[in-house]
Amino acid sequence: MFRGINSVTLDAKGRMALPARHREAIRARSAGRLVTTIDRFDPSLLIYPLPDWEALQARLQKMANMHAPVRILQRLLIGHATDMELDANGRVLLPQMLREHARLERKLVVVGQGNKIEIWSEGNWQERMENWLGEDLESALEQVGDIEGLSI
Amino acid sequence: MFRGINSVTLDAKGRMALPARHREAIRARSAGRLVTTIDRFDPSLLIYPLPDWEALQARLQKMANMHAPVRILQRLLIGHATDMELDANGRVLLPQMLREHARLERKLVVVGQGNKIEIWSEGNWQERMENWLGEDLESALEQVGDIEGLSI
DNA sequence: GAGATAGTGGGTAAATGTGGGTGAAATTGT
DNA sequence: ACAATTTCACCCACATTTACCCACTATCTC
Repeated sequence: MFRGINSVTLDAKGRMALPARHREAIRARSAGRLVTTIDRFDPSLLIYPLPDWEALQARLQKMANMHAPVRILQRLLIGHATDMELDANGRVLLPQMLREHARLERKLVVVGQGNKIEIWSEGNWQERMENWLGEDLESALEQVGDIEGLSI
Repeated sequence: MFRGINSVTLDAKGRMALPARHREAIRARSAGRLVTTIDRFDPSLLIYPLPDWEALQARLQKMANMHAPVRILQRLLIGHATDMELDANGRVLLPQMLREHARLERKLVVVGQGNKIEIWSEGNWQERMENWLGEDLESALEQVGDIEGLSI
């Protein structure tokens, strides 16, 4: 579904153009209605088409919140989830608290990730990229992922 | 499927002619629809016919992304994967961010690699070639590859 | 040598991304 | 409760990029 990377600018009003390559898919899937929340692991934001987010949220809410980690997960993800809508120019307004979480500045990077889109500050992204490219993922992947015969 | 090396030029608009030897195969396999992404190990780009890429992406997305190395792999590969289409002259437009990753300049090298095509900057390619030719691959190959009876 | 094919360059209209004005709505302070 | 201030949705305007043409040259084929 979503893939590919774009560099865009966050304007003075906190708006960001969603790259055209994603717009059609979003309009088809959810009439331009989206939900953003924070990424738990990295300083970035996650954007889902509304129905995909709702499925995720339902799944989270079904979990027994007697357990502290469940409550925490719900607070982080559901707590920060904000509805957005594409404007006439294909832009979204990113909520200020979420912008701060992801430390977004003027230059952003928009990364398609299958069912979701990630938003990073360009500086942060570049810094991470260097590390990621240098890492030995293979040995780590052998533990957790099915990479049998995977050749890219 | 794809094989052979060609030298081509990246024009001022970021376009590159895909060597004619590959065009028929691409048109037959995917009506000229391609996906490019970055190579994780070297400064180069990988081009796949659309259906081959989609199989790869499906495989990547199936992996549980609670694990950090999986997320990183997905960001690098799916995150950079960009759809392209052959134009009327058999060219593709290489996205700017990918051009930067592979440090592409005016002279490029196009290398057929079976199910994919690699794009290198000519300078980078030549530099690497010298090293590769000098390396003792055999002893390393014995560890990881099936070279029993392989004679080239 | 004429014609076809391949690689390269470039013009132009449309699409895309960015900036900003304005009035309505929400929030804040008193 | 009301005024002051901020935020937001909805416009419009503009610069840049891209898609779609057409053209030119070098090479290859017959």
